[in-house]
Amino acid sequence: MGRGKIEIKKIQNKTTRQVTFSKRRTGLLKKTHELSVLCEAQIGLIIFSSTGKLSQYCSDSTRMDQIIERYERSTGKRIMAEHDDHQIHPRELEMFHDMAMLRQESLRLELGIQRYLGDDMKDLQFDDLSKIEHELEISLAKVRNRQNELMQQQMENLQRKERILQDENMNLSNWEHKAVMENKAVMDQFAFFEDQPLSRILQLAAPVNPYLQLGQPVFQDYNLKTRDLDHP
Amino acid sequence: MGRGKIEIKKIQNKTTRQVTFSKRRTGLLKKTHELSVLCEAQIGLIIFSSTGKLSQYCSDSTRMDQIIERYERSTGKRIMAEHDDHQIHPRELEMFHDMAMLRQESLRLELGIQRYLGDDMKDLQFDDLSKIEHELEISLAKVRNRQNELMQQQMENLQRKERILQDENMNLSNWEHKAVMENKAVMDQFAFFEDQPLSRILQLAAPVNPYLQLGQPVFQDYNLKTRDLDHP
DNA sequence: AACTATTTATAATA
DNA sequence: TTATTATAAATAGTT
Repeated sequence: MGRGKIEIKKIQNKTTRQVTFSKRRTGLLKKTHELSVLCEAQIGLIIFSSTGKLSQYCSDSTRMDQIIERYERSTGKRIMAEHDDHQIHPRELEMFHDMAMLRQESLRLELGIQRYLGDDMKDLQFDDLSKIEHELEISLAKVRNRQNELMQQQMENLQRKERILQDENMNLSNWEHKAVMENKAVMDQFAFFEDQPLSRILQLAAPVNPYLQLGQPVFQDYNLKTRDLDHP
Repeated sequence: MGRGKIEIKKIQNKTTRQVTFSKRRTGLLKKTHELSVLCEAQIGLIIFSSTGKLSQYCSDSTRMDQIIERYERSTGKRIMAEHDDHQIHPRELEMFHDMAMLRQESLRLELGIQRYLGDDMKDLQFDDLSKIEHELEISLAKVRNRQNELMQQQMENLQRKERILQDENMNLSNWEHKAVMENKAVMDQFAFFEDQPLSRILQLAAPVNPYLQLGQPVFQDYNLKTRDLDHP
């Protein structure tokens, strides 16, 4: 599935292993999601990298603990953690490891954020700066892109509303015409204006869901927790 | 990945769904195993088909319950199966607390960073976007400012070096002049050339920032990575 | 992080 | 289910 065939055994080169892990993990999560959706399977996937980092997947509309519970019911296994052993050794060691990872992660993130705030640039070389500059430009582009998307949506909404308004006006004109014909007072018409169409406009303008775009089918972002489901 | 492309949504035809489930489950188990072996990851996979049938995968040399336990520790859920409070209390409890804090911190930072990366914008309103845009612009300005500072420094360094070089040349010329005056052999001068000034020149020339060229004022394009734009 | 030459997975079909 | 095969997808090696 790549430039060459590989044996399925531990990859010795550390860098290669890390890269492969990253790529294949992505692929595995994707395939897991696809199976779950295509066939309505309830799936839980737990991955600990060799460095102890956790990744997980869990079918929509479920939580991992539900799946685990179902699993334990299915297999008849009790929760019981068998601690015939002394104490502390295996678990606590793992915990220390996990904590170290977490601390490191926090540090990394903190530094990262400072970079993006444009602070803490004392020890950066020109190359680094150029890189960050580029990333910021990309981020800006993304943000502006998103702004445009939102704008477009607003436009579409407005156009829809305009059409509705036109219809209203059409009806109104007819009504007005009749009214005049019937020699009704003008005030009546003003009253109508204030009551119906304006409130209708506001009603339509306010609560539009910004997450949705009309007529868009399915999302690629299976992995994002904020999914809204698409059942035809 | 087959005769035709398919959308990732529930397969309506029951038979097709069943067949696809079977095939893809096989594929998923295989890929899970491969990732586990290639990268020494500890993986647990639990699949319930729509008919309730359980399939599972679990890395070699582990059991699912171990993975589940580790998972629950990792996520801070179920602070280990209720111990009959044997011991473990003082230190371990503290550790759990710390880990919870760290996790929260990581999450907070991660979210923050995503904003600055321009990801995770689904739930942002236009106003938020404008704010972020503005912040990004400020960050960009800071970064560019810092770039300019660096440039200026480099310039000054260069100018200093240039001056030194000129002095050298001056001395050299004098020396040469004298040499000629004294009717020294031409070869001697070559020897001198090779020994002193050239090595000195190289010494001075080497660590110069490659983005700069001698004596040129300032270029707009010192860094061709997409810098065009908007700012006069 | 991209790219791309290959290998794999699998959708349609029988 | 099983086998086949044309195509879509994943990814190993490379840059």
